[in-house]
Amino acid sequence: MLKKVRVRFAPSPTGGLHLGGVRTVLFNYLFAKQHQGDFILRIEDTDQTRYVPGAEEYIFNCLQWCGLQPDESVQHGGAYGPYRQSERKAIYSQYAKLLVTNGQAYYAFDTPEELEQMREKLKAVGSDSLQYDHHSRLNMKNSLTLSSDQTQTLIDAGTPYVIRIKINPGETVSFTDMIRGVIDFDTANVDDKVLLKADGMPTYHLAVVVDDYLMQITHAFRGEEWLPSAPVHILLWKYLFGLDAMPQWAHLPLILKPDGNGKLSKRDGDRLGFPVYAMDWADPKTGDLTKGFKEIGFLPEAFINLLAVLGWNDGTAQEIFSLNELVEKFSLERVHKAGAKFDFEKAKWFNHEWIKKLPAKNYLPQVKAILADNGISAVDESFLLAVVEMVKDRCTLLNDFYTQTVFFFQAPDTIDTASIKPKWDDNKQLFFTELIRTFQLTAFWQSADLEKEFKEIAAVNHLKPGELMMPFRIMLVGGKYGPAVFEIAAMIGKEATIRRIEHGLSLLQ
RNA sequence: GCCGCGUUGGUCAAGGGGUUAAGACGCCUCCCUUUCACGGAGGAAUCACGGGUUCGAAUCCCGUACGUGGUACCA
Repeated sequence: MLKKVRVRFAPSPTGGLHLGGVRTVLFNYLFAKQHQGDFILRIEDTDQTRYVPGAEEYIFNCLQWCGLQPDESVQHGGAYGPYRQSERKAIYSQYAKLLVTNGQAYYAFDTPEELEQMREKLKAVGSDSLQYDHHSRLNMKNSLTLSSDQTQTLIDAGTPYVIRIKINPGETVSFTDMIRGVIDFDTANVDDKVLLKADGMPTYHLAVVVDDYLMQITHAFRGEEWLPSAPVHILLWKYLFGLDAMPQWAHLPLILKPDGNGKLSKRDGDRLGFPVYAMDWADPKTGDLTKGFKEIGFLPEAFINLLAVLGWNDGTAQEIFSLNELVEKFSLERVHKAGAKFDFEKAKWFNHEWIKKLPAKNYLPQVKAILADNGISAVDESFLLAVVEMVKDRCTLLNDFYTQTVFFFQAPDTIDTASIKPKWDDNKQLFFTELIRTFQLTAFWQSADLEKEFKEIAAVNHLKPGELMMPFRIMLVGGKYGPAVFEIAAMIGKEATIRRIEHGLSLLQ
């Protein structure tokens, strides 16, 4: 019988949740759901020095916004907890000690200064490798160079130590990556990574392997930056649990900065003017606020969609996918090997598409909140709904709804008279005064009727309606934008329409 | 430096021995609309380079270049 699929996302709570992180979550989630499996969220907080309060809660909020909820986590519970590595400290040291006992790892007492000296020395002699490895470890202070008595004495004296994996040269470690195929590493090039730190915490290397085993992970997806350390993990699996129990690996391509080269970072977003984090992140230490996709006006549907097709496609021309469609169509085989540059323009296009596609009621609360932030209280929900539905084709970001709908709620503060004045004359002035009189008597305040009346008066005055519509629009809206004029007039009502014409006229005299 | 991974228009990308080398974003032109959008029709723009293999290479092989990741008691 096939094992139940179990995947995991394992962030460290050190700050905002990056685009790439969300995409890793997404691919994990899609794979799990497609196979009726479980998606686990594990908090990798083994680095005490980088711990940031609030970051963990923030990660959960982001996932909630994205609609990618874990099945097991510190918040959701589960049978494989605790799901926070700092709470599993005791487990890791057992395995580290076991490796030492089996001769697959060893104690090392070198101080940071000594390690630095080692690298300097290696650099000085022009060595290819500056690593702590099968070669350099012979000159260092560890249980391989020290006698067992000396080692024990140091430990008993409370000398700080780490446990390092002992990698022997002359072996080829290979594994099959679900995206990249077979990958080989020569152990001669692999260094003796620290497994257990001096503070008793495991490093990532030990922790992933132990936890993936204990949590019964079947498929492990992570960013490509982990590929070089894969041989360490494979060897650990081999030593500790056997290769048969090892999950299948998939190393996801990186998301690169749009210009220049390199991994996309928060700084690139700041520099180029777009978000990199899923949601606003306020650094508790500096107080700096970094904008998120949510707050800048993205729909979660669009955010998920654009992330999914960054490095993956279904082989057809389809680009717009709902989460359900993604669950159905996603396949790791179609994930790209190469990194993809992030294009914010395209990202916005996805949002625009989703705003058009979704019924206005789906994001009405968000729009309402945006209006409220700008001092507009849209009390009449059905009115708001109609207005939003009317203008959504011209909104790329949710925030655009403010400029596209303000004029439905209040008369424009300033109107673009400069665009009217050059062609303004007495005939037009007359036309609008007449229009006011007619409108005052209009019984059925509907766009078609208004348009008819408007054109009739124009005809009587020997004026082209086209020349009059722009001034009319500017009086109602304030500028040259917005939906059809008569629709707007119909929407805001007779009184407001007349008042805005009167006001416009007064400014043009 | 060493090790790993990668390379189809500006960007995301389909295609994987014979194609006019899809499609999308962006850009440009036109139509629709006497606004801005939406929608529609077009356009410019691509197989990193060099060698092979082959009747035929974007596609297979080998080099090179370039990019990228790692080379931490960070993940």
